Amino acid sequence: MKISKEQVAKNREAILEAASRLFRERGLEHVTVAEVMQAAGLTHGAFYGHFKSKDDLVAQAIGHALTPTPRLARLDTMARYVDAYLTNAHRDDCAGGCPFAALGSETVRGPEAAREVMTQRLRQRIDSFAKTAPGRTAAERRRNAIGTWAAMLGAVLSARIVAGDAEFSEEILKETKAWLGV
Amino acid sequence: MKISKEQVAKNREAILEAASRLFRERGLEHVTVAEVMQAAGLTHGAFYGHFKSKDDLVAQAIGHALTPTPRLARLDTMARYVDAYLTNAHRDDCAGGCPFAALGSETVRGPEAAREVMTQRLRQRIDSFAKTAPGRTAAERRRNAIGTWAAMLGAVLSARIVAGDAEFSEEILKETKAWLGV
DNA sequence: TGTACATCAGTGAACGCGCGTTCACTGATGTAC
DNA sequence: TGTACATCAGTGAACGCGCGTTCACTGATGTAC
Repeated sequence: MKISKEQVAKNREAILEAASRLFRERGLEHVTVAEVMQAAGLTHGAFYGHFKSKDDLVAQAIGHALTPTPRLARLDTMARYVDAYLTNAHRDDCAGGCPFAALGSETVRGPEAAREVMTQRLRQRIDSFAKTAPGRTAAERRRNAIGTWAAMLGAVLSARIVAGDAEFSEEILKETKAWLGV
Repeated sequence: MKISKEQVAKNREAILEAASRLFRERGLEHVTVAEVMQAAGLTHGAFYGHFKSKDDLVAQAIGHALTPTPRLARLDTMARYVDAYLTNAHRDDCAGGCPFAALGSETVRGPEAAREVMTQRLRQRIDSFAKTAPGRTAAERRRNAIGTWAAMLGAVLSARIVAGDAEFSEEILKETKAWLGV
């Protein structure tokens, strides 16, 4: 059956939303096209009307996950961002959390389009951090932004890898936060 | 044909070595059992004489990759480790580089045995860094070790993701190194 | 405004390939005498 | 020390399942008159 244009747009959005959560939760390779479509309330056959291939979906879903949300907009200084990033809640919420932490090592060999969108978004994020990072000169603030970002990402990734050792995992997040002076 | 015990041990070692490099280079899901066996100079049928399953291989190959080597033993202070870690050479050598950076996000959902071995090795690494990290008290040195480790890992991962933008990628490594004061 | 028809998003069966895993067989090793 | 036999690591064909992708078909939408 044909569907209204409005509904088509809603369906596409639902696919991207479902995919972006599923990919972050389970990794690019452990999520099937059929699962994504089912989560979006459709059948797998409709997929290729919306996307060229699974790789195409991966790139667009990552772009979708990196689209600023109202929730994120409230974290308008680097310090606030760090404070929310280095938490047990974020560590335990892969599906709704940072795509760099959830999919970092996979996207290194992922579709080129995905790496491009991540590169662009990371540039924006560093630029934005550099505005509110401490430092007397612009260069100092930018250096601070880059180092702080690297520590945030590495800490959440490490905390997830060692999640089986709850104490160590929490120590990594807490000590990194304290070390960053937030 | 039966094979000498010595040769069996060599073959097992060759499989682990090939697997540990291939997994880091291409990711756990993009390497097949047959490829690993071919790289080790054997046929795929022999695989199950050495390992219980592909997951078993993954865990053991990661353990193998995290086994201290003479080359690493020379990096006997945290500062030396950081200096070698945050380089273009390391960024471009996934296959021979740090398994946390190469496989971090994949191992979060990987076989439990793999996460266990990574947890144990990361604990050792932090303990070891804490010995030569700057700081007046043991707690300060440990905090420094954790923060520095997180920044190293996050910087190499970020630099790899944005490798298409060579300038930005190098900036991340250089600025993180400078920021860490190494 | 109402009617007839073309369009096209979605359905679900089917295809085909790749990969993890199994298994009957081979023949060199290592042991028993 | 030499011979006969049991062992078992490795071989390569085959299996079976899952998943990405295709396609003929359906029927509601939206357009032409």
